Amino acid sequence: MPDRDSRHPPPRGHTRSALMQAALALVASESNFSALSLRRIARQAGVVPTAFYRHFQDMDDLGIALVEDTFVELRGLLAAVDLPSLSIDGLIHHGIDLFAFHVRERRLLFEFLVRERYAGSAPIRQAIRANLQALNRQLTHDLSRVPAYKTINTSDLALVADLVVNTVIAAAERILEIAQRGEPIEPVVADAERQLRLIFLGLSQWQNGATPAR
Amino acid sequence: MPDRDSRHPPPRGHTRSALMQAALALVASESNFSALSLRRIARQAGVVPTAFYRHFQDMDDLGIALVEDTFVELRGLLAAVDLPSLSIDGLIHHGIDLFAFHVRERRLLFEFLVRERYAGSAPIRQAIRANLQALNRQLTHDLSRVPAYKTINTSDLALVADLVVNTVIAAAERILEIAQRGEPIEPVVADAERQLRLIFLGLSQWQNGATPAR
DNA sequence: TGTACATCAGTGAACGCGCGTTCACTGATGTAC
DNA sequence: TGTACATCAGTGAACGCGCGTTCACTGATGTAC
Repeated sequence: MPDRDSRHPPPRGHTRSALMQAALALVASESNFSALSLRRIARQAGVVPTAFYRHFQDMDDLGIALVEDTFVELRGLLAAVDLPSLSIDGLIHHGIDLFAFHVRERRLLFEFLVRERYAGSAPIRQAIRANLQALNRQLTHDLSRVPAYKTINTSDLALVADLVVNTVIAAAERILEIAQRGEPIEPVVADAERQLRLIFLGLSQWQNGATPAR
Repeated sequence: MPDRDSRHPPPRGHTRSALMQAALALVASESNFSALSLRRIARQAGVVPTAFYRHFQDMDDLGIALVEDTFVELRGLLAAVDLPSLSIDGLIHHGIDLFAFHVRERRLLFEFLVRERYAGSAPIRQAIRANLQALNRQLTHDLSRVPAYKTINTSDLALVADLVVNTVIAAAERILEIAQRGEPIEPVVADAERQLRLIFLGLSQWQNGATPAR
């Protein structure tokens, strides 16, 4: 009898994560987090509306928990890409591939990130901004350890990190969009790779804040 | 008696644009379009809720009208920047300055664009995407007429146009954010200018889809 | 190992409120002759 | 220029609905001894 376990109550932390999953699923299938209602999230999670308050103060509280989840994922990704031995081009190729894989693997989290980055409530936007800044610092630091970039200002490297992050997030948005239509994502991934290569090509010619003489 | 005119009824198209202005003001002061209600927009516009239906079928209809307004502005801006005689660096410097000016001048429209680009309802996102694609085509065409880029693939130029558009929109977001806090925008504008110069520096080294040999 | 008790996690009824939309209405504006 | 009439643009009452939040409740889980 396979559903014998169903007589056990669900484990302790279950409802909290069911609420978070429900919110992610609704954000992805509709348009954005602030358009959701607490009651619909509870309904989707199979729980009574008041159960929500056992785990979150309000919707913003839930939203911020989702932001943190998203960035746990992104930090893990960045750490996995940061293999010091590869060439820049190899790193870009390997990194964007791995990124594209994760985007589909954890689709709902990336959908949430893309949608809320600019349109979330003030606390959610703030949480995303702070996490992106930390990601930028990490990436800037990684760049500063590449021998070829040793002579370049940290502030210029931070601008490059910013370009990279924005380019990669824009790619995530396109990947999600065309994957949803069932079309192949390879062209989008290849385009993002070329954009990153162009950025790093520019960086290899860059001389501390001033374009070199022509 | 200065308010003698107030005895005249407002001119014919008045309510329609009052509704659009009200929606923009609410999007900018709160967080996003889909969180607004028809009734609040009508209230802000000083009009009864049912008057809304004299001008728009529903909220999406209003949203799409706002998208079109935004891109009328952006197209005018692109046409003004497209002076063929300047150097690339001059064009970037002049262009980003003009852009920053317009962003503050038409603050609410840009706020709307940034917020709805990824988080709007499907029809609004679609309208923004279509307009951005048209902008990209225009920019790609402009790039293809620059003598130095004559030998570069159109598809590569389109990727550069995409980088430029994304970089400039990201700058708009930061400009709006720090201008709202009353801080000076010059550093943000200077950063955006450096990012664009790095992109074009990369482009000047680019050879049809392949990075040059090292 | 057993018992007493506190905490935790989910329930279900109830509340007042703002919402989108409908409808019949009214007066002002524009058009035909 | 004047008159008759159609269209346009805004009104105000009314509807049923889903919302966030409160409250007292219940049974299961964890803790102290």
